[in-house]
Amino acid sequence: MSARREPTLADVARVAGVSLTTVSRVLNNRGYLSQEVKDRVAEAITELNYRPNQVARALHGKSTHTIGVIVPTVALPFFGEMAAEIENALTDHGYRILVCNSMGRAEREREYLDLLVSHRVDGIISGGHNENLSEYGTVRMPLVTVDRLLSPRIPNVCCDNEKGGRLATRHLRTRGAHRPALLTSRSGPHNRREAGYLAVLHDAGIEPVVRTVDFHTPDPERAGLTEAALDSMPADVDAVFATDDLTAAAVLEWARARGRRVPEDFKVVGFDGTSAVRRALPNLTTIQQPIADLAAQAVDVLLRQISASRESGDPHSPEFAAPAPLPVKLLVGVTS
Amino acid sequence: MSARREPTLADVARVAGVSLTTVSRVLNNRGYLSQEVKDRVAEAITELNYRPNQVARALHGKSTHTIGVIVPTVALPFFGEMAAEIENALTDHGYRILVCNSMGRAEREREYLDLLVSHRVDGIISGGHNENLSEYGTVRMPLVTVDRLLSPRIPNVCCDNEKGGRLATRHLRTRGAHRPALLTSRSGPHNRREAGYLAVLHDAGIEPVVRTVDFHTPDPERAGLTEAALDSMPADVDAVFATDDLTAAAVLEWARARGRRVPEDFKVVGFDGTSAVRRALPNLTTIQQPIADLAAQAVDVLLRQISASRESGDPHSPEFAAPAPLPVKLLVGVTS
DNA sequence: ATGAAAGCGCTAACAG
DNA sequence: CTGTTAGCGCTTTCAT
Repeated sequence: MSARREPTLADVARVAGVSLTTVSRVLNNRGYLSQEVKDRVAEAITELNYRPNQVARALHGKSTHTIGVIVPTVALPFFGEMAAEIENALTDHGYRILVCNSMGRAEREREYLDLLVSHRVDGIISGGHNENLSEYGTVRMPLVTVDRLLSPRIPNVCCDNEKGGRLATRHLRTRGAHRPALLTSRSGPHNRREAGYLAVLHDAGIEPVVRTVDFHTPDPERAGLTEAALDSMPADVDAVFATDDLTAAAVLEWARARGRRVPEDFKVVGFDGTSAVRRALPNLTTIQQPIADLAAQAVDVLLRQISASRESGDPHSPEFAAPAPLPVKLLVGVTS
Repeated sequence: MSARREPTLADVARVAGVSLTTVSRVLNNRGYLSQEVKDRVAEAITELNYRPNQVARALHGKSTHTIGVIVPTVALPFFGEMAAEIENALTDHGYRILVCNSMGRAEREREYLDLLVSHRVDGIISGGHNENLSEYGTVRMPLVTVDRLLSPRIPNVCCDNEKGGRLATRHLRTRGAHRPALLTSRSGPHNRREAGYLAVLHDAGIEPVVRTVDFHTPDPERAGLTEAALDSMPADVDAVFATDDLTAAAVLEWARARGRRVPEDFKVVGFDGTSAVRRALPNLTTIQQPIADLAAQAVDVLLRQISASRESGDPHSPEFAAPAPLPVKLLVGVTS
């Protein structure tokens, strides 16, 4: 008796003594129904504890009300918070999220992309760093990226990374650093945080020092590589701008181990300002990304694409061009 | 042309010059097919870039290959890592996850439960703290909880919280603490970490000091409440066992602000040992939960329920009784 | 070894 | 206002 299948529209119709269509109508509140029928149906629904089968609804070609969210991994606070905020923003519009952790592996991401299409999600929000996956070019589906330039045709929501880089670097200089170094994930022209750092150093006539530890370095190797990167810096480097907070934490630890006092002898600024890391390290100075706003904007652009594609057809029209970068904020730690 | 609908089985059949059934057969590798037909169909599939519509497949009553994961929020490192590990374990079995952040609100959790049933997920993994939601009693679907006792009939996967509480408290005593206090989320008999703490203090003949700051306290109020809780402790308290790492971080901050040196004047132990917090605070001593193992076990028990319910009917048979708690590990910070 | 036809649960014309 | 009738894309008897 416990394994009896879920009740269907037909069951409700039978109990209420009306037709399938009528039940469907009261469910979707479409057309004119007599109050009496409405009541009878409502009664039958509660009696049977009926819940419309969304799968069947989706099959009809309507919509699955599901959005795929691809991130490196929700285990990282930044992406965890991003996913939570996206889910939050989407909930208000009746959507849910299918979370896909690519773990930085292109193959896995490719599989997920396929899977999301197979599941007929209504759209995709893809975050993570700028690995290029050609498959995205094939996706004919509402698609928005977060902090990830895939192609000029795909809207990308991001914060003002370059400004953040400048704010961070200037802050270090203001606090007396003579030669701040940059510790980032991947160096190159697409790295706007690096661009901001370089711009400030250039203006000040200081020779930049850039070190990298790849974003997807597994935890075990990470500590060693970070240490090595820091140890390889010229001796006159007296500050580090780390392009994410967790890396900044590693710099803090390195400084402690090397007997450099922070912030007296050595200064550090991070990036992201996630709520989790703020709780763990309230004194870390950092550039805070407006995560909730990023999520809201991504959702907004995506939903716009979705409704446009329902009408006209092509979701990738130029009207969804990349919106302006969202402002970042310098958060100064009390003691560092 | 870009908005042309996704190809269907019928399209493939037409191109390959065979019937629907045949295509379905080669897709599912069922029955005897001539090699020639197999090849022709495979060709048509790649030519059309066909991807089976999972929604239609699911409608047939098979399986959505989707598992609902309910957690307070993936924004918290513990639940983010848990979700990522669950997804990881599930991927190997061809399942994906629908993530639901209840945000600690019963109403939202109720809605999600409904939604998951509507979506015909194949099972649910529910984590979070022991708020009791009667709705879970109604769920006739494979269901496993993680660190959350819902009912004796619902298998619960957890780590050895009580042992963790004892390890933490004993560690503080060993390091010279005279009167360790407990800072936790909710006090009561179900709180096994607290039970471990109380047991050790009882054996040592020390009067316990328990303070609470609710798990779902919003960030803005949290700092103040935590401070107040700590300030309200008797003066002879010289150590705190915080039942999660982020709270432990707040204790560290409080100690610093009060001029107490850690670990010389004041000692702290946390709980969870997430990778994110370990990176942020490598020196924090903590009790590490085996998150990957918890996830793997939850998935294991759930999949067992799923295959059992496919055969016999009732997923909630006693054979899925709660497995033994998983071992925890004391991680000693270098400098604290 | 392959095909025809009947659904899965629901929505949406089209009648009445 | 309400019911009849086709499908949505796929799987699965049952024929051939």
